[in-house]
Amino acid sequence: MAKSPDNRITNKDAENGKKESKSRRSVEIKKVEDKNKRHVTFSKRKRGLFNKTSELSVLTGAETAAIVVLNSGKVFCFVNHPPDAVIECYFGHNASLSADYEKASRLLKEEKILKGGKKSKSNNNGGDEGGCTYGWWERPIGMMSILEELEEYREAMNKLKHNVEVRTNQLIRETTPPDHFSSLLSMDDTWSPPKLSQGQGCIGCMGREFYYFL
Amino acid sequence: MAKSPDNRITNKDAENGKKESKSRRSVEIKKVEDKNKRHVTFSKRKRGLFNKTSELSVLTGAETAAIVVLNSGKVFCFVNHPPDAVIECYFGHNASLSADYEKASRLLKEEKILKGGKKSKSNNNGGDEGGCTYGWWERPIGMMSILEELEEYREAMNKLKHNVEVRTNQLIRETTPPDHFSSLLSMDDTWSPPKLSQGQGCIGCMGREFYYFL
DNA sequence: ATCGACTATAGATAGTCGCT
DNA sequence: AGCGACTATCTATAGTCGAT
Repeated sequence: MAKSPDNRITNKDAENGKKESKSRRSVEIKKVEDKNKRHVTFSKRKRGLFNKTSELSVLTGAETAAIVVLNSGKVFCFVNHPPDAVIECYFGHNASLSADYEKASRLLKEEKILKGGKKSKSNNNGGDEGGCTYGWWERPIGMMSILEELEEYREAMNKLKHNVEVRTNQLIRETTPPDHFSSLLSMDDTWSPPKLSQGQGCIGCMGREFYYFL
Repeated sequence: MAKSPDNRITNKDAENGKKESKSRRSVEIKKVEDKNKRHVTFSKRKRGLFNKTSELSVLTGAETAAIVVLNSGKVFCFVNHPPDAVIECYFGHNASLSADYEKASRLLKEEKILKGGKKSKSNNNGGDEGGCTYGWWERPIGMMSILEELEEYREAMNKLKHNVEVRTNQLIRETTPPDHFSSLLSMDDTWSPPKLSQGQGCIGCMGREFYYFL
């Protein structure tokens, strides 16, 4: 459809006869049964939650983390200061993953070159005011994205060491999301953490996303 | 990254004269230097964060957790389904705490009787409108409150087994806050988790609050 | 299907005051 | 010093449409 320059007026505003507005109504906190809507709600609210988590840390100086675990086993997590020790610990204990890491890391570099040249749809992504500027924690888990996260994180941390802590959030917010990336993974992708016996607890960290299992 | 930067606006601050209201202004995300204000911000935003964490879980069915660690070592955490195994694991490994648990648990029962007789203003439980109904995760860590949390949690879980999952949040929101309790502890109370050697990670859980240290 | 963008509104919260 | 309540705002997000 040809997009009208100005004509973005909602055609349905005349129907005031409706009970209320068609937008957000009183949000009843109960499980969303519709699978589609649930996924949308999940994405939106996860984003909001991680945003809040980040803001609390920046504002008060506390370390914060938020973890979200789907039934499928997929885990999203946001940590303010992912400890490198945990990353190394994890890879040190998992030879196969360690090998995958190196392999994928090489692939990642190649893909980064492609991405740089590809430059997909790039209409104005700016204006983080109303626009959806996705933070780096947005992107869901996946082998490739994890590795990219990790490398980008290392770069970011190097910068941060030379800047004030206050700038952290700005950097985060201004990071441009590789938008073709966010569609690589769906909510139903299953990535299960290794199993532990009952009573054991473990926490793992990959880049800025970590997983936990109890 | 940085595609078509010409179109970016990025004027979140809108320095062109901030709105002159005396209430909430455009919230700049940077560390609050004033200690008093920082504490207030911390309390309010922690509350909001835990609320969001709970809502995400109820709405989407995912398990969620949020962790906040102060520099003092004090840890606040919200978990949707704190695994009992971790609680028992923790107490099992700490004889002194285990003893304290029993002792304090006895005291707790006495205190509960007092509370029941006092019956402060909180009778109007139904109306969550406008009023600040504090969730059970509101109350900060402290030996007594921890134990109360734990016992209330056990009761709540028993109920939940006979109800739909949807009701969880309602129960949470309708839990009457013991308001004299919330002033028992200050943010500066230091409660440090046991130390681990470098590279070790651990996660502990008490009631609905758990701590982690890496 | 999934996601981005938009809009209107419900909800979160920075200041402030008043108690404790 | 900390918390509760209030209020004026700002922000998050449910619903919707449209593009991929």
